[in-house]
Order: sequence, then C-alpha cells, then structure tokens
Amino acid sequence: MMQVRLPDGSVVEHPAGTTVAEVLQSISARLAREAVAAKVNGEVIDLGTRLSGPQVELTALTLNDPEGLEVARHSCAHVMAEAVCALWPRTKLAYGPPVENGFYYDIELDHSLTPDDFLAIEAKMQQIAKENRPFRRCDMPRAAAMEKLRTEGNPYKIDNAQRADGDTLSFYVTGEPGTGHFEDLCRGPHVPSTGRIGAFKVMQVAGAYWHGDASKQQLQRVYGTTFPDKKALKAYLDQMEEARKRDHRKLGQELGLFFLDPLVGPGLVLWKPRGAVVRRVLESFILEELLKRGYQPVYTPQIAKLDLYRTSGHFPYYKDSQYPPIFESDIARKLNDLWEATTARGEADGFSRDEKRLIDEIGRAYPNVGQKLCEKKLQPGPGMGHHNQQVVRELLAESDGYLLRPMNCPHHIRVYASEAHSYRELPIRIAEFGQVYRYEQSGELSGMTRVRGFCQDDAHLFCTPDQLLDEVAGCVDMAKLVLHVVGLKDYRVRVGLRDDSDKYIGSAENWARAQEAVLAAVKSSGMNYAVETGEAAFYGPKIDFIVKDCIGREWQLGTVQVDYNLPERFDLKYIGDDNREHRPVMVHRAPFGSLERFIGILIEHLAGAFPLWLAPIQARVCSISAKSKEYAQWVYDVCRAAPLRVELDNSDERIGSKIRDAAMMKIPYILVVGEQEAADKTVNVRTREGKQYGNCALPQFLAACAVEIATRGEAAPGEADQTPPT
RNA sequence: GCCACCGUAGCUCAGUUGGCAGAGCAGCGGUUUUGUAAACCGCAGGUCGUCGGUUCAAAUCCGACCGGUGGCUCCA
Repeated sequence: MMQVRLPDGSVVEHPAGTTVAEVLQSISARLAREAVAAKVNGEVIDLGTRLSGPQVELTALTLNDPEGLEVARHSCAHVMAEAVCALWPRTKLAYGPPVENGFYYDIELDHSLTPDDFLAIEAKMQQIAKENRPFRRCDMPRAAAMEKLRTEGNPYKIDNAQRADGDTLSFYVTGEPGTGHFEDLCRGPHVPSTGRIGAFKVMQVAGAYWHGDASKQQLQRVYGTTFPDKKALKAYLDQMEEARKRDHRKLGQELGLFFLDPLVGPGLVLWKPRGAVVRRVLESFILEELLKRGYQPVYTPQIAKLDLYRTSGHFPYYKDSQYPPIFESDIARKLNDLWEATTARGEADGFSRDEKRLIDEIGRAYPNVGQKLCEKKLQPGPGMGHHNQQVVRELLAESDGYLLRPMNCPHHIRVYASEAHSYRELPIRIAEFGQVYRYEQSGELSGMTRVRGFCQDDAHLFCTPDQLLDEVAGCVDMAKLVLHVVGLKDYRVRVGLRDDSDKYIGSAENWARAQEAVLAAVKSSGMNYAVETGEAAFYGPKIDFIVKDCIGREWQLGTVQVDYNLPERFDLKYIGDDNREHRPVMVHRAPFGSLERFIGILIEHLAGAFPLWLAPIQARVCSISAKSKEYAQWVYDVCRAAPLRVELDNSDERIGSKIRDAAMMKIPYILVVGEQEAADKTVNVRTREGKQYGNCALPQFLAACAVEIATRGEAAPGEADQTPPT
C-alpha cells in the first residue's frame, strides 16, 4: 500500500498505481470535482497520473490556486490553438506557454489575425470547451515520436522535441487518440478536460521571432488569458482599464505636463511649464543630496568630436543607436568611413573592398589627403589594423565629425584628466544633469519611458581600488533614497554581469575585479537582488533598480556601474603615496536613471496626484462670486509671495465648477474664498480628494504648507492640519 | 528595425452600403453672481496625418510615406 499525505497532515492509503483523481475522489467528491491538477512531491502533475512509491505528498490544485490557474492557462492555450487550427487549417503551431496573467501561442499562418478574428476564435473555443473532451497524455519513445513529428512536418515542433530532455516525449490529445482530435507535443500538465479552462478571452496578436531571434522568421503571437470564472476575468479586465487611466502619456496630456511633437521629432520630450516644475524640484532635491555627499557639479557640452567616442569605444560599436555624426566636410565623412572600414577589418590580411574603394575615392577627390595616406603607410597586411586606424585618425584630427553625445562619461573623464590628481583628492565625484541622445529603434519609443533625448542625473566617481566598495555602497544608498523619497516601494534590484559575448571591452582581470566589487557591494547592502548575466554595460557590470509601469512593463531607473576599462582607454592616472602613477577606478551612477523615465513612472505611481512639494500647482484660489474677487486676488498675491505655486480662478463660473476643474487638475489644495472668508481674513481649505478642513487664517495655512513641503510630506502626510478651532 | 492595429476641431470621440464633415469639453461673446466635483444662450473652430491612385463622387476603397499604440528584437 501507498501512503498519501495530504496538506492537513492526514494520511490515506491506496494501492500503488491509483490515479490522483481516484485518490481525490476517495477524500471528497467536491475536491475531485474542483481540482484541475495536483502537486505531488512538489511537482505539478495531471489528475490522471498514476501514483507510486511508499509515500507521496499530495495537494489538489483548483483554478483558485496560482499553480492550478497556470495549468488551466496552459490548457487554454491548447484549446485556442485547436480553435485557430480549425478555422485556418494551414496553421503551424510553434510554442504556447502560460505567462504572467495569461498565455500565448506562437503560430505560423499566412493570414494575419486581426481583432475581428478573435470573436470567431473565442466562439470556436467556447464550442471546444462545451464538448468537454478529456486531455489525454500519450507518452512515446523518443525515436518513434521524432519519426511521427517528421512525418507531420512541423519544423517548430521538431525543434521543440529536439530541445526536450528525456527518453520519452509526451503528446496531449484533447479527446480520443486516433480519431483526429487535436493533438500537440507538450510536456504538460493539463486540466482533465476542455471544459475546465475557466473564463477566457483572446486578448491581442503581435509579431514574435522564433526563439526570440530577430534574424529568424517572425511568427504571430496570439495572447489570451483565462480566469477561474467570468467575474474574475471581468475584474482583471476592469483593473487593466483602470490602470490605463494612470498612463503617464494620458495624464501628461490631461495635466499639461509634457508632450511629444512629431514636428520636433519622435522620442524628443517637450516639458511644459507644469512638468518642468516637477523636474526642477526633483533636480533641486538631488542636487542638495549630491552636495551633501561631496559631489562636484560640472557643465559639459552635449556634443563632442567623434574621436572622443572612438577612444571610449561608443563609436562605432553603438553606431546604430546614435544619431548619425555631423560632418563639416565631405573628406571628414570619407575618412571616417575609411576608419570604420579599417576597424571592421581588424587585423585580417588585405584591404577590404570598402577600404580599397574609399582609398581610391579619397585619392581621386583629395589628392593631397591621398598622398598623406601613402606617406603614413596605410598597410594592407595582417596585424596592421591598429596602425591603420591610427593613420586615419591622425588625418581626421584636422577635420573630424561631431557626435551628439550618447553618454556623459567621456566628457567627465576629460574633466578629470584636465589636471593631475593626487591620491589625497580621491574620490573625485563629478556630477551633471547630462542631456544625452540615443537613436532608439522606432518601435521602442514609448512616451517618456523610452525616448531619444533624455537627461541623466549622472555622475562619475574616480577612486582608488581601496575606495571602490565604499563608493559603490554610497551610490546604492542614494538610489534607494530617491525611490524612498517619492514612495516608490515596488522595485527590484538586478545585478548585471557579463556573458561570454564579444560586445564587452577590457581584460578578463578587469571584469573579474569589477564584478567582484559589484557583488560585494550589493551583498553588504542587504537588498534582495537577482544576478543576470549578459546584462552588464559594455565597459562594466552594474546594479540596476527596476520598476513596473501601469501596464506591467519593467523599466530600469537607477543604476550603479563599476568600470575598470574606460580609465584604461583614456589612460587616467593619479599619483599614489608612493609617488608613482596609478590607475583610478570609475563608478558610473544615476539614481533616477533619466529624469524623463523617472518622472513618467512617478506620474503613473501617483496617478498624477503629486505630493505638495512636487505638485506643479500647489493651490488654487477659487472665489465664490464677484463680490469676493478682490479678496481672492489678495489671497493669491500673498500665497505667491510666500512662496507657494498658486493659481487664481476668478472666473464667473459657479464654485462647484471651479472646484471640479481644480480637482481634476490634481491641485493639492483648493482655497475657497467668499464674503465670509473676506470678512475674517481666512481661506476655506479643501483637498483635491474632497476632504474639507474648514476655515483657516491664511498665515497658518501657509505655515502648514511650508512644513509639509520642507518634510516632503513625511511629517504629516497630506494634512495641512493646523486648522484652528473656529 | 519587424508584425499587427490606429490617425476626423486644442482635447475626448461619432460618422451607416463611397453621396453637402458632427457632438461633448476647452476657447471666444453674452446672460447669470453663484458656498464645495459640470449654470444657461450664442459664436467660432477641421487641407478628415501626408502624398499618390481608383471613381461622376473618397474621411470612407487601394498603395506609399509620416506619426502613435501593443508585442517582438534592442537598450552604453
């Protein structure tokens, strides 16, 4: 006999080979009816699985268990696939897993699915669900299964099978095997029958590359979701709709914070006066922190000679995501092309076709430059790459192109290098709200969260290897501080290390040291973090702070990066206590990341209702009638001089309308003033949420605001509560 | 960059099978003088994203481009 231990600790006995469903039936008919799968010894399995072993731990899973729902979503993906195949028999199925909040199925189909098709798909799915056919698992020896798949000729399934582990492959038939019912290669597990997949909906369709590889064929990814019942599905859809109301693009428009103008260019943010206030206040806040922590603000240009980025390695490696360089002359452009061609060849033997063509073109159009190329001995031979690049760079120095800066670090490095440094000065922390430009792919642009021009609250720290850990820890601390101050609590920390791809610069030793430092710092910070390889910057590993937007997409905000490589590329030095030259280590860090992205996320987090210290307009004075206009004007003047960011509504509208307008603009305090307030020199305070504080002498209101602003709302959150008893 | 969808007044959106371009809000002018989330009347406002094509006739059908949205890929 086999002992089956249940979650409540009780044990039931059954002969080995009893199915999960039979065990559940013996315990409770209701449990057997509601279960969609089970967890046995920690593994989620079908209800039809036969149990074995002297002892098993068994937990039934229903649609209300997250793991049960995940099984149902996976099964729902099968049902959707069957529906699509029934409607478009040419469909080739690729891959259909459950994901957070639903599932998808990648398919190859010459007909592009549109939202109009969703109804037909759902109708077919309903029919399949109604038929309530069983999901039957069929295990086959690998060889036979592969043979079967080859006969069927679906390359994606063959590929999936080749990637699967084990000697047997499993198929799931929804219905009876051999009767033409839908069948799919799948590891399972699944719900017992197609009637058990809950309340579902086909959500959207999108392109997706096979294996996520942009060079491979693009498939159609059909997204769907399912919930335990219609009510839960509706609740989810309502919640999604509610979340979209917080979208920073929508609120940015409604609250007049910022806009993007096609005439200016995609991904280029224009901050309107109200959005500019939020940014300016946040900048002031961070600037104050920087000064407290010994940072030295600088100003540097937003453009620089291309050669600066040849040295740093940004160019041409990230050429595709930079605005094209600006060349003052044709010869500069041609020489740069030649440099790129030479760089592309590397140390290989023989001029490439591009090199030959360019040398020829330059020789013909600019004989004197061509002659110089000869004199300085541009070489076709192997191992001459570096020499050739230097030859071209020397000639380019006379008339180089300019690049809109994609990063601030090269400029800050030049600031550091502009004078000699002693170890006594270190660490040197150079800070700047640095505007950068990156030519992001058009499909990536998104409101303020992914843009082509943005401002980083950037700084570069130059320190000795001994100081590195403390400096990194200090940066991590500051990144945590900014999130705390604005109340962004829901974030995760990612440690990005390198993988073995060739996109990274610098030596293995440098990388090892840098990664060690990053890991040590993050460990000592006591934060939860996830290490992800392949997520490092090209010059070094990093610690990123990541948050989600209103529709669940993740965005990197703050970042701290350790860099041994750029100091080497720029040959940075300091004089040590041994009177010899040493190489400093760099830390790149930006606690906000970019002001654009940070504020975009912040708008969503706050649903546009900024706390008093950040609110673009902190109060609006609303007069009740023409009789109180003059007093309202006086209140407004006093508030503005306080200073408070205040507006005056002296229109002829009714007070209800004025309050509605102010509340919809999410102005924290609405000061209602009528004849009564004018008589006793008070303001009647109410909040955008509708809370009424009653009458209050104006100086008292202003004093309360000053406290709330100075403490950034932490002293008495949202309460200007100094309302005197009246 | 790729796939799909969308683009009508400052904003949010209607616009049937191709047949004179509409509403609400905002704006402007009046009337109203108001007590805590929308007073009333009137006026004005649009090359229907752009360019090309089909047609007697295009906001509507077709194509290209521009811009936006969702996803994929990318993200120093």
